[in-house]
This record gives sequence, C-alpha cells and structure tokens, in this order.
Amino acid sequence: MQTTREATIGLLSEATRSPKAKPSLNFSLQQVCELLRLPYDEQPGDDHFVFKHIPYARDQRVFRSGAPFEVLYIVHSGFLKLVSLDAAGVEQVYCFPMKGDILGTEGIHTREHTLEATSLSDCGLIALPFDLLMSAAKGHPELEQSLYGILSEQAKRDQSTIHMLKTLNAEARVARFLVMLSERFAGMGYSSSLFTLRMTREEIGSYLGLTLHTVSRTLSGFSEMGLVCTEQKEVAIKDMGALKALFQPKESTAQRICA
Amino acid sequence: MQTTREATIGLLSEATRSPKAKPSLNFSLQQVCELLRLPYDEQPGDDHFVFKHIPYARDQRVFRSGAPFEVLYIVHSGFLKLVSLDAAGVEQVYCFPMKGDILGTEGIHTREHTLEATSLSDCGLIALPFDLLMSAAKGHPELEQSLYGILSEQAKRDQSTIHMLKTLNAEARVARFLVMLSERFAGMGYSSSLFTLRMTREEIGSYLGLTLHTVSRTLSGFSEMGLVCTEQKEVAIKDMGALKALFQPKESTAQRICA
DNA sequence: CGAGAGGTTGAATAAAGTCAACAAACGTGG
DNA sequence: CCACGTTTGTTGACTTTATTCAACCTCTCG
Repeated sequence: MQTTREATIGLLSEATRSPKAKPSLNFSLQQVCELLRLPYDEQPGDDHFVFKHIPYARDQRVFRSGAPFEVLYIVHSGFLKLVSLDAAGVEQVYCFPMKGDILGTEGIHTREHTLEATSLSDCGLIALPFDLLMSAAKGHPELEQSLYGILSEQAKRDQSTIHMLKTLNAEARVARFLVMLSERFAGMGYSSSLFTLRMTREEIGSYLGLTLHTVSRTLSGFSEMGLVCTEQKEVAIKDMGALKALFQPKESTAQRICA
Repeated sequence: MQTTREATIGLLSEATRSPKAKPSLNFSLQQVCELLRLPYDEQPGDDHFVFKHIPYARDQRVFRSGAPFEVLYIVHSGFLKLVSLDAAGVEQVYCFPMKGDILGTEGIHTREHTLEATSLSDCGLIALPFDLLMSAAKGHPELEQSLYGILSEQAKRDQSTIHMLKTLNAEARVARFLVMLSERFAGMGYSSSLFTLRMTREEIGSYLGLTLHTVSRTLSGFSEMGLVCTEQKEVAIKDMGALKALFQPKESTAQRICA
C-alpha cells in the first residue's frame, strides 16, 4: 500500500534523466499532430494553441482512478503503465503507453478517469486540455476526423487484446508481447532486437492475463529454444521469425516442417 | 436479399413509444438521440436530418469485414452478433448488439469495416451516414460530445471484457453473461428473470473465451445448484444474487483498510 | 421421416495456476 | 562502502481448470 507523495514533484525530476535534451515547455498544435502521426493543415490562429510539456519522475502517478477528467496526455518520452484497480485495490495492467500514445481517453464519457496512469521511467507528457482540443478541432476538419480515428484505433487495439486473451496460449501471448514491443521500439528508432523491459514479470503477466510464474517460465523456455536471450530486464531477440510464428495464423505447411 | 415483412414483432414496437403502429421508415434526429440515450437540444433545420430504418431478416449480414465504411447503425429492434474473422475464417464473437446499441464504429479509423455484423433475429436498424452525422453534430455541441462519449463508452466495455478474460473463471464468466443479459432485457422492459437466448452455446463460448462444452457444463452446474433453470434457449434465473456473487468483487475488510 | 445442427455429458489430456523454496539485484541507512 | 531487508525473478512439485475427443441425445426443418 503505497501512499504517494503527490504528483507535484514533477518539475524537480527534469534533471534526473535528460541532461542534454532540454525539453521545451510548450508544444504547438503541429508538433502535437506530428507526435500523433496525424495530418496537419496549418490555419491562421493556430499559434493560440499551445500545449504544456510536463515532466514526471519514475513511479509517479499521472492521474488516478476516480479523478476528474479534464485533459488528455500525449507521451513525448518515457514509459508508463495504465492500470485499472479492482475493488480490492489489485492492479490490472491495461497497456504500456509510450511515445506517441495518448492517455486518458477512458475519461471522456463519464468525465472521470476510470484507469490510473503511472510512470515506469522518467517521462515527458504533453497535456491536452480536452476543451482546448475540441476548439482546435473546430478549425481543422481533418483533425476532428482524426480524433474519432484515434478512439476508433484504440478500440481496435482492445479488440486485438480480446482476441489474444480468447485464443492464444501462454507461449503465444508472450511471443506476441515481445514482437509487438520490438516493433514499437523499432518505430521509435531503437533496436528491435535488443531492448530493456521497463516493467516487472508480474506487470507483464497482468497485461497478458497470466501469472508472473508463467511469464517467467515461458521466457526461460524461449531461451532454451534459442529464440531469445534474457538477463534480468534485458532482452535480446534471436529468432524473430520463430517468435512470430508462435502467435500468427499458422500456415499448414509451416506446421509440418516444424514437426 | 433483405425483404422482410414485419421486421418487428408487437412487443418491440410497443416499447419504442412510437405513435405509429407500424415501424416508421424514417427517424428524426430526436428519435435517434432517444434511442442512444443522448441529450437532445432542438435546433432549427434539424428536420433536414432524416435517418432511414432498414429491416433485416434473421441470419442476414449487415456489413462484412473489409467492406467500406460509410454508415453507422443503431439497433432499433432485434438481436445481432458482431464477429471478427481470423485468417482461417473462424468467427470470434465480439459482442451481441441489441436495442440502442451502435454498430460499425470500428470502421471509423480505417474507413473499412474490420468486423462483421449478422442478425440473430429479425431486426430493424437505423442507418446513420457518418458524414451526415458529423454535419448534425456541428450544430449540436452536446451531440458532438456524446459521439466521443459513445466511443469512450465502448472502450470501457472492451476494458470490462478484457478484465473478465483476465480474471474470471468459466463459472464467473457465464454468470456475468447471464446477469448482464438480464439487465439488458430489464432495460428494454422485458423480464429480467425469464428470457430467450438468441445465440448458440458455441457463440456464447466464443464471446466468453470458452468452448461450447464448458458453457454447457457450467449452465448445467448452475441448474444443479438451483441458480437457473435452462431448457434449450429459454433461461429462467432463480437466484440472481448468487449469480452476481460469482463474479462480482468479493467485498472484504481489505476495502476499508485501503481508505 | 431422416438429416443435420445444436446441446449434454463422460473420460482422458493438456495447460496454467498455486504453493513453496531459493537466488539475485536493489536501495536504504548505518 | 557494506549489511541487510525488500523486491523481483527463477524453478520444482502438485493441483486445478478447461480443452479435447467422443458418444449420444433432441429438437427442427425440409
């Protein structure tokens, strides 16, 4: 039971992680669109839309379940976890947001957050006051479409998660997790075959609907099979193809060859 | 082939509070908002927004995976299933839309449907051309908010599904399914304790991430325990409280300690 | 009336969870 | 800087749970 000293420490932590990259404090609408990979069509008056960059240290809460919803956040740097809390206070990891992801959309409907976001590393978030965003969308039809698109896209990701939980066994889930992480890192310009997990085995398990034991065993299994090398939180992917084959639709031919 | 006579049976059209005895072919913006349980603020010119009612017979496809996305549908009457198809063409039931539910939102982002909707009974749908809906939203700030809200709400339902798949065992899943169905029926003015399943055991299993065998066994178990009576697709709920207790967070002292 | 889809049930099997022990890394305070 | 407690991770033995395979039943519907 961790009683947190509140999220007000944010500004102090800036020096902790980013010595050189001095984060600018404000982001333009264009920069926001870039981060979200949205088309941007400049309009007069856009310079009124200025969004604040907020740094967070590791293990800080960005928003908690039950908090009033006012702003969305875009991840500019760092890694987080989005969790739900059940009645007993047990965390359930919903996703691991990273650069370019948007946070807080679950609060739009009820105007209250139903999930809790926590930083797994130092990170920089950009705050998008929802009302301000709506105003910006007014002058940008393509942005408006995109906002619906973002929600629709999230829904598809949820769908994919549901599909995983219904159809994949532990091995396939962990393989999928590694491959998707790898692709995420590649998209950010990092190595796709060598990276650091920011979350614990338990958090991975919670995300995948498995126990930490099963995650650990499965990773050990992959090591023995020569698919990956793991050392603590460091992961080296040795055979991406084999990993993908573990969760992607099985070709009937591939099955024979393996046997 | 979509010719249907009497798409709606007596009870259903009665529940719509429509002044006309037969289903009207057109729906106003106000009627649409009512169905969606959205606030409606009349504006001059709203009578330009007219939405068509489309009847479907049982076992018809409303849209198929891969079809271009143009319209959303609201369920006015009847029952459907929304499924995804994997590479092998195997169905995966995503949800069972019924009155007041909105269909097709997964297509917004890519402008292409990724799911397939099929009627499980005769039904009446109202077609909402997406562009027209956007126009209507322009003049109705509260409607615009609501549209985001609808997507946000769907996301929450997905979240809930994910939570179920990660944490509940077969018994709890089936119990949850029955209770949620029951509440849905109650909301439509039907009996909450006596109703007809429109889907097969296999479809229930697909929805819950279980095999049809497990669903069947679990229902038999409930019968033995005196929680329900089932006879084919007819279900009578005998002990709602016990059913709820099977999946709802068990309250314990832990809750108070946290506060 | 017969074929076929849908449903139930039993026995064997496979998969992941639980319980438990231990080891390795971390970080905090002396 | 080291000692020590805490957190995190690994692994083994056992148990529980749901799946698979199979048989059989019962409704429909043509």
